[in-house]
Amino acid sequence: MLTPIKVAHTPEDKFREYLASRPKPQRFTVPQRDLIQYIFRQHQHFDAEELCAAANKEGLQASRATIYRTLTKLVEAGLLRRVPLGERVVYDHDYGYPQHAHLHCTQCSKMIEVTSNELESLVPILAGKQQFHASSYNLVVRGICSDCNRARTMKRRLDLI
Amino acid sequence: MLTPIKVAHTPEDKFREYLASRPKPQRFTVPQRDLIQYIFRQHQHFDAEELCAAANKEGLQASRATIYRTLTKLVEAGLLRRVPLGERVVYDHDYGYPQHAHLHCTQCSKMIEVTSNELESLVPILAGKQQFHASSYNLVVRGICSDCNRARTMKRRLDLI
DNA sequence: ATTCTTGCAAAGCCTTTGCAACTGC
DNA sequence: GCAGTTGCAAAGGCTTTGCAAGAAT
Repeated sequence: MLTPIKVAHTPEDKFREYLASRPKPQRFTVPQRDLIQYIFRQHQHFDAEELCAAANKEGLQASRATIYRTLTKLVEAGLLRRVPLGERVVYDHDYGYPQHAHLHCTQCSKMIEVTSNELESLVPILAGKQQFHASSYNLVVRGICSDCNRARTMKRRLDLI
Repeated sequence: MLTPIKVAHTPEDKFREYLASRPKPQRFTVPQRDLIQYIFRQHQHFDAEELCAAANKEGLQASRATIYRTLTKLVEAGLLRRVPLGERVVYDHDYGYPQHAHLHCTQCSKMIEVTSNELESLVPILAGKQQFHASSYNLVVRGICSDCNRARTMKRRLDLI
């Protein structure tokens, strides 16, 4: 579980700033507010479909089209990060949480988030060797999580009996 | 540019082995041979659509459906790796080349491949801290490549005049 | 008042699939 | 000859978009 980092503004404030700072200022609407509040009340990844489903259940005012349009803006605003994760594209909090890598279990699909200072410092070095200026990174490690590993070991033991 | 590593078999041989090793042995067909030969003659990433286009132009015997089906098998066989890269999914040689990270320029979309021993050893450590057993990783670094950087610097200089 | 946003439904894009014909083993 | 593969075209997901109505500034 990641520890939130201190931020100067609420996500909503940051989004309003972003909207205001556009060449053609954009408007802050009720559906957008509902979505931001809902998204940042949770602390987990989600994909667009899950958000649509949740929006229905929670009675948020936001159609599917608006959800897709708002997600795009939230990414541009630096509040969310798009993470292409195997087959799905998930959205990750990019504001209020440290940058992190993902351990993706190929067995149970669980995702574990990990932070790493080593990785944090290694990325700019890798990039620098090619005169590349890194702005963000996305590391997905595929493998087997501890639970599934344990299950497999158990099964192997049973098989031997 | 990555240096190929020595491999004991041709990609075609490795694929035949894979097919033969299946619980229900699968068949090696002309379209599959054509595709493998074409893919491993190149040394670059590609997506399914590019391969379809190339197949047409080169007169390979393989329909769109067969291309998708064969790509899936090549991934399962360990010959190709699926890399979700921003909007696209590209395929990467996973046989005959070292595992590598991708530097993805957000300006010109160029992709630079880099290998790193540090990364190679860091990934299992990160994973191990969560009792996670890593089998492969995928690091995409987004940023600005040296060419685009130079272009931006030039432009900035001009702006100052 | 103006301009941006919304919701709907239609269209788009990429990928998968059912089925009859075909082919490797 | 049997079982797996192909090609076609249709269907499937997910996402984007055109447009008229509605809302923010």
